[in-house]
Amino acid sequence: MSAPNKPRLRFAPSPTGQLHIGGARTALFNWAFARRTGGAFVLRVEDTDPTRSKKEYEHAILDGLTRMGIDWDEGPDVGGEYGPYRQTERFDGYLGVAAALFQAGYAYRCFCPSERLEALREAQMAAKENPRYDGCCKALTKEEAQAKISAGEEPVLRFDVPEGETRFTDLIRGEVTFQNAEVDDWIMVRADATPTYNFVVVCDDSDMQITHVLRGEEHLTNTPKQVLLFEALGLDAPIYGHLPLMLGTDGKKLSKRTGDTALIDYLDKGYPPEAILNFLCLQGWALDGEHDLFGVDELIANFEPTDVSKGGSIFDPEKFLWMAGEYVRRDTPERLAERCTPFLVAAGLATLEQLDARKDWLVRAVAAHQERFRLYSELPDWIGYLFADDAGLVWDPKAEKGARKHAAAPETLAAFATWLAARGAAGEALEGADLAEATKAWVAERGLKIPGLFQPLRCALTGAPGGADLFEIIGLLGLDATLARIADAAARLGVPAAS
RNA sequence: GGCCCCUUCGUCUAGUCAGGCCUAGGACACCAGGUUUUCAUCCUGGCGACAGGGGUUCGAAUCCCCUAGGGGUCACCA
Repeated sequence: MSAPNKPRLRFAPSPTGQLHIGGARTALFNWAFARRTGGAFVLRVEDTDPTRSKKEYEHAILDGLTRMGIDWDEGPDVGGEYGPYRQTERFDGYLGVAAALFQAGYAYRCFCPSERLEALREAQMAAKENPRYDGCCKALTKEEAQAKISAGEEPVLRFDVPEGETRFTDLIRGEVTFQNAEVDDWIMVRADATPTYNFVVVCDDSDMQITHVLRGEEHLTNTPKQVLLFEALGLDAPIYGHLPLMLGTDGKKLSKRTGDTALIDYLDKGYPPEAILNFLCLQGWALDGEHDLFGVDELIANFEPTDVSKGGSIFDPEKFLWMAGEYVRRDTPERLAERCTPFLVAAGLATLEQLDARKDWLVRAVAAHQERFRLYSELPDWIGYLFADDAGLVWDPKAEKGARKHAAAPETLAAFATWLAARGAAGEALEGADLAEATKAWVAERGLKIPGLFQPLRCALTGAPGGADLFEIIGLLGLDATLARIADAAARLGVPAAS
């Protein structure tokens, strides 16, 4: 399957929640590197925590990746030669390794109850020492341990961290060194015989022949534990690269406090997936420093882990929104209409069937407003007037105020309606540039100023202070609705404002 | 607090590894103009940074040291 010497990357989420936006970036970078090098991208589900892992989250995460266009060569759903890809399905293997490590003296049993550990930790904290296991059970003889087991005590298995120091070369940070004395004798297998994260990660990265691990910086302090375990197993550790954290506007690790953290939230808000991908790239990586807008092809062609910056990046919602708008403007009206349709339906403007029945019209409506919205979810607000009743259209106060600035508005509107109707009867253009030209000429003939007609007209047709080209709007509305709205507005403007 | 990591405009970043091309470039945001029937788009211009201090060097954003600041991590979570 995979050729030797080809990198093997992985993304290993734990299904304890929605796919985090930071996790999405981690997946993206791993994926990009695998794709650039012709290597493999593996998806592995780290579900060793039975209390927090949920099947639905696994689905959500896979779905999120798929919606972003990130695919994987091996994973729980597609299988692969190194499967299974769910850690709960690999327990037997881990326990075998644990037993071997124990036999070889790299690990020892610990019978200390949680209460003792907690008390120890508190005492150490109080004494301003670093909380860590004191090695109490390390000195137990085989007989003593056996006796405790016979008495029904259930031990955990701790890794026996050796003396010395552990160093590794991080793709992003360079040489990183930890004193082993700083590394706790961490637990590999819990009292209930389930293996822990740091242990299974090593087993899996080894079994799955993972060559490069790009992960968040929060894992940096886990790395010496894992490297030491690889050494105990007589294996080479993969090459690590710790990505800088994505920070909230408060400068701390991105959390719900300062905004949405789940990929799905952004998808649900109608950020174009391409914009999300592009924006994620910019958190810690740059194509060339000159171009901010680029697609996955360019990411794949150029991504190099060593180019990733070291410092954390504050997630800027403003720039993200701008980028979303860029992608909306660059899309084709056809595809945009398609992507916006669910949001129009959700906003209650029309049913899916109704929209499907006049697709061409919808595409025109979208095109007329394309440079005005940034998120798919913003479109309903922009084109809601197209779906409203002709009589009693809700007017934005600003729009009404603008319309009322012109004392002759009711008469002007009425005259315009008459003219427009005649034009329609004569079979002349009722939309676009032709109508715009003719209208301007009409305005000039009557000695009016452009705003004198346009402001009341816009209010009459849309009720909004701003929006698409008036003549596109007339075209979208059609003659009947246009005339109906003008008549309604002329009447409403003929009497003083309610408030 | 210990350990580890980090530090270029308010924000994302280019430049740092191979010191001079940097009077530090681009983008978002902001400000000021322009285009436009409105809003938006678009165009032009402006504002704005090498955390501080020592070295090394003819020359440092780039190399070294110190200080300060920020972050991460210290679970029978991952």
